[in-house]
Amino acid sequence: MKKQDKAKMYRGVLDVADFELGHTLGSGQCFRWGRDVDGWWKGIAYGVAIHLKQDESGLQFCASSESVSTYAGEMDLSEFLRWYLRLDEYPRFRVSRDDKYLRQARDLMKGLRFVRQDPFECIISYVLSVQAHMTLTKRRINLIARTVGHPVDFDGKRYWAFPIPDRVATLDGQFFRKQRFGWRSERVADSAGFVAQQFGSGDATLAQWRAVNDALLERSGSGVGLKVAKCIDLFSLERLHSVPVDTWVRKFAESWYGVTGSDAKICKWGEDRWGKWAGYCNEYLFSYYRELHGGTLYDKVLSFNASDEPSAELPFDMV
DNA sequence: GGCCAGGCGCGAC
DNA sequence: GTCGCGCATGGC
Repeated sequence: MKKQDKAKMYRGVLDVADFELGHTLGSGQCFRWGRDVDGWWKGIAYGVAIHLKQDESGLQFCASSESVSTYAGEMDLSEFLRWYLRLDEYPRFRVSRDDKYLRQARDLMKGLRFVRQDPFECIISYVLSVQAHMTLTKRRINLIARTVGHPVDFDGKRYWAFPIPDRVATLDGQFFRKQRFGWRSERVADSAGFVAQQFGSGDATLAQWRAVNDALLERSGSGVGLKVAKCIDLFSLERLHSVPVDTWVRKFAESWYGVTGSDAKICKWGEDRWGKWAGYCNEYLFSYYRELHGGTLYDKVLSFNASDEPSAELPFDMV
């Protein structure tokens, strides 16, 4: 990186409607964002460090680059942010009058959008997320980025771009064991290696990424089972009808809808019930249920946004 | 200090 | 196909 680029900062304001930044970035869908003490959300996506703040004027942004490269093409910064945050897509749908939980959940979580995450980063993130807390998963992803990613210095802080598959594939199960990733170690290594084998640079089309995710689900030892694959589908592969079933979804399915059984059965129930918007319906209910019944402050969305505390784990180092 | 975290994989049926 | 159990680790 050239010296003069380091100091550059690209700013602007975006018009937004029916959008809530805190619900979107604080919902737990993405791992490389955090709200700092100054109230700004700070993160790194597609190799660009970005700061965001929503107020009466709209969505304020500043970032380390004026153009961003994605699997959907090269975009200028504001175009990228509209795409990344789905600012022009509105999840509007009818909810039947007798589904009171979904009505309440939707009203509370309205404004949440599914972020278009980088597919490879999303795959590794969700393999790591299995049976681990958000903050621990964030820490582990940041560790991978600091180890084999490249630094992005911005606003007096050092962010780390998530590395391409070839780079992550240089780390083996032993390395991750040493880093105390536990039994996820060999699975992260396997998935990274599998992806690297096909597109080492991480350069692939959406259709190719979908094929990779489908293959990882079939592949034993990848760490990608039904839940993880559905998360990857929903959060990075445009499959917005996906319903990932975790422990919280199982709980609300049983106590609010009387639905029990295997994860596969609950998944199919949700996808059939809610159809095209199933991903959003499930996410609303998931967030609402967890808000009511569990977790710490950082795991909640509404309480967290109502407080002025910073996130537990921020995606940068002070330099 | 025990319980459980936004599960997966394997072996028994 | 599905049920039950082991799997590392850390937070609360």
